[in-house]
Amino acid sequence: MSSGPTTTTERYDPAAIEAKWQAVWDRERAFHAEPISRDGEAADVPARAEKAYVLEMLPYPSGEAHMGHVKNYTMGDVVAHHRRRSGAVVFHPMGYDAFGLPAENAAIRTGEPPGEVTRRNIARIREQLKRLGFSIDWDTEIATCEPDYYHWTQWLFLRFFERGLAERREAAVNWCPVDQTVLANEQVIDGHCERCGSPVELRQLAQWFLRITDYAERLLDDMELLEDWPERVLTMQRNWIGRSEGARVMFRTEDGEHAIPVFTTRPDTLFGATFFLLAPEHPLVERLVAGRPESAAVLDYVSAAAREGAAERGDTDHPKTGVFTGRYVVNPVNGEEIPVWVADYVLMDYGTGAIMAVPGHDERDLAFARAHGLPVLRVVAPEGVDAEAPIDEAEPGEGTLVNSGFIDGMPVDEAKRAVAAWLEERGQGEATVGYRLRDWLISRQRYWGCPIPVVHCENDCGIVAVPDDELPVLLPEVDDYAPRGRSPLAANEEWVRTTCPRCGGPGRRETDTMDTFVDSSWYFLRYTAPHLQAASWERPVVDYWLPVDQYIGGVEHAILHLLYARFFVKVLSDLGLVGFSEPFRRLFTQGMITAAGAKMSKSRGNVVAPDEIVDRLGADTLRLYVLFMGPAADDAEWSDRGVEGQRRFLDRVWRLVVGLGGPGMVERPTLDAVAGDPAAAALMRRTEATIAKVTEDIGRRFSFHTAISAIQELVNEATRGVGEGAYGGETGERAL
RNA sequence: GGGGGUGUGGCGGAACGGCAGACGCGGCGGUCUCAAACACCGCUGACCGCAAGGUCGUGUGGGUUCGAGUCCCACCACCCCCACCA
Repeated sequence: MSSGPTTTTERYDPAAIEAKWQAVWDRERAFHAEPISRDGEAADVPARAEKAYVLEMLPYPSGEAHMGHVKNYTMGDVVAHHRRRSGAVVFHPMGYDAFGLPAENAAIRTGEPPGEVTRRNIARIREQLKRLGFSIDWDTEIATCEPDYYHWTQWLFLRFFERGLAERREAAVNWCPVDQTVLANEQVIDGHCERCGSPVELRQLAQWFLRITDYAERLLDDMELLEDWPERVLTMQRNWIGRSEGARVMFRTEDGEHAIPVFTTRPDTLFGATFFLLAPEHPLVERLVAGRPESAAVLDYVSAAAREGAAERGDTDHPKTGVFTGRYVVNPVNGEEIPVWVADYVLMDYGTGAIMAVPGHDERDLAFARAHGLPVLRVVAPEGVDAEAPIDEAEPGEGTLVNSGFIDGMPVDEAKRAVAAWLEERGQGEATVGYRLRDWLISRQRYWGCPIPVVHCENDCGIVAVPDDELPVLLPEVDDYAPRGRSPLAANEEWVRTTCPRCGGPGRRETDTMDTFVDSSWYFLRYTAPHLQAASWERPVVDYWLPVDQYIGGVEHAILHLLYARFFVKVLSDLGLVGFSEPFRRLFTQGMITAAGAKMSKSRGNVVAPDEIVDRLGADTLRLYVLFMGPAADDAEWSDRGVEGQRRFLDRVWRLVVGLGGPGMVERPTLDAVAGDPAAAALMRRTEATIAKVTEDIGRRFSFHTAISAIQELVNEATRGVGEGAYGGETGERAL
């Protein structure tokens, strides 16, 4: 705020200064950067100008901007200013992640359409962001709930659909009984709905999935391409993808009719498999027991498992229950018949939904064997342990193979390879890689989301894409937004009933909407063409700006949003729609601002409203304080006294500058000019050192609080010297 | 159970192998005021000392180094992520 003409007043008056400059920035569109794609204009892409795409995660417009937003956007703003002053062309856009449950729940409570609630909230947040003085390019503003935007969300969905990367299939999915919708695996925390906390149920439903598992390997490998991401986030993504090497092994039923594959990370222990387990949801269960005396007991067990909550069933302490099917499968390596049980600790959506149980070397299998009187066999013996030594507790299996036919005496690693090769030769299995990552379940039975643009043909065409030239499929008007176990869209019969785009016969529109994480998986691309009607974006422009040079947001998105966005960009890259395969070159994850030791929330009553602080102390004070609170990556506790301390600092800066003759009056002196004045020369050296430190702290270290400290030291020193010295000068705090 | 991270004054934290505690909050003292609050100026790790000064000090125990808050090993405590994942 220290540049340009301004009235020199005796007291620092942030309200007047800030309002004045915000008006100037607005009038001059001060932070607009080209190129941006526009209809009917060829994009003019600079050949070589240094660019910086600085991006903060877009806000969800649930009500007001909160302190977390202030911290997030202040950091981004500092980086943006810093890059501008280092000579880069800076792109710093803003938008709103505007579909989703909170607006819809408000609509259900008040009857007001979610679009109106959302647009009002957006206007409110925009006003707050402007008051905070962020250097945002307001020309690029987007909201994911507007048809202009979701037109292209639908268009992108159809590109996935054409490639078989979006598919509707039946699966056991997580159902939230309160929100009355299915949830992505990533939105279930400890068996509870991430949003409302109610226990999640497993339901067998036909749902839309994006095949993110096809990209599991690349999502892992391409982490190499990321320049600077927090190790923590990379680790979290690695764990989430959960790559494990192992083998797929075929077990045939004793009558030879069915071949049931299993996945195991320990093919070397195959000779120790003494029984075989199916998940209750396994599609073969019903057929295997049909017409058998065990049938009733098995089907009872299956339906009991279905009624069980995911949290309960997922609990490690859950007893190892199960029921015998009366059937057997043949172990391919030794021809032995082993009994088939159904057990709810086997998960349908990991591996193949069936496992070979090796109780000698797996804790869970051993617990099951003990509970049901099944045999336990040692097949791995550590050094000095006898092959016949009894198993007391499941052993991880370091050592050499015993009781294991052709692999006897081999060390574990060699045995793994030998078994995989043996199986492969005989067509009964092969070495393979398993992932923990599940496909991304994107359908939601809720109103306020992007409609999935397909038609269910009532003749024989199946699921048919809505043609591109009929997009967007507009979200229909409905009377009742409340979820009733099916999408509220289904209630608008007039909208649902349509014609099949392929055969012209009767058809019904898909009534599920998309997970809002789909919307936010590509918004950073749309900023390059925010108003373009003819396309989602243009290759030259998107390739100029992307990848994002610095992305900043909350660590709570370490898996969900950041994994989905990486997946999206890889698909778009494969489709030739973009020329890069990672969206975010550098990532910074910020810590939370807490109050009274807890996350700020209305229900706790510990919210500190940014507006109040701006009213009382000014936007610059607030911005300074949120950065000064501590390392930006850490959580930090709000302190009213602390923020006042930053105001005192700005008062001191003001007095210093006014004392020197006011802003614009101070020239940066040359070395010659201070040659005869040791105090001034010392202060000047100090100033240069401060500039170097601030540059380093902001540019490389993301250490804003130490940058501010350095400036405070300088100001303290200059204040002490102002009586006799002639130098105050530029301190670098313009970047703040 | 697996993985990642963090331990420094009354508090937030600084110190990227070289004077530990910068900067800020709080506290104490002073100036201003009839007075208080605000503001401003100064002091503020602990212990001993009237002082000059000294001793101790970065979770615990070892090690490497001329030199360790920082590097290595073990332990203790706390935080985060994942977790019946075969």
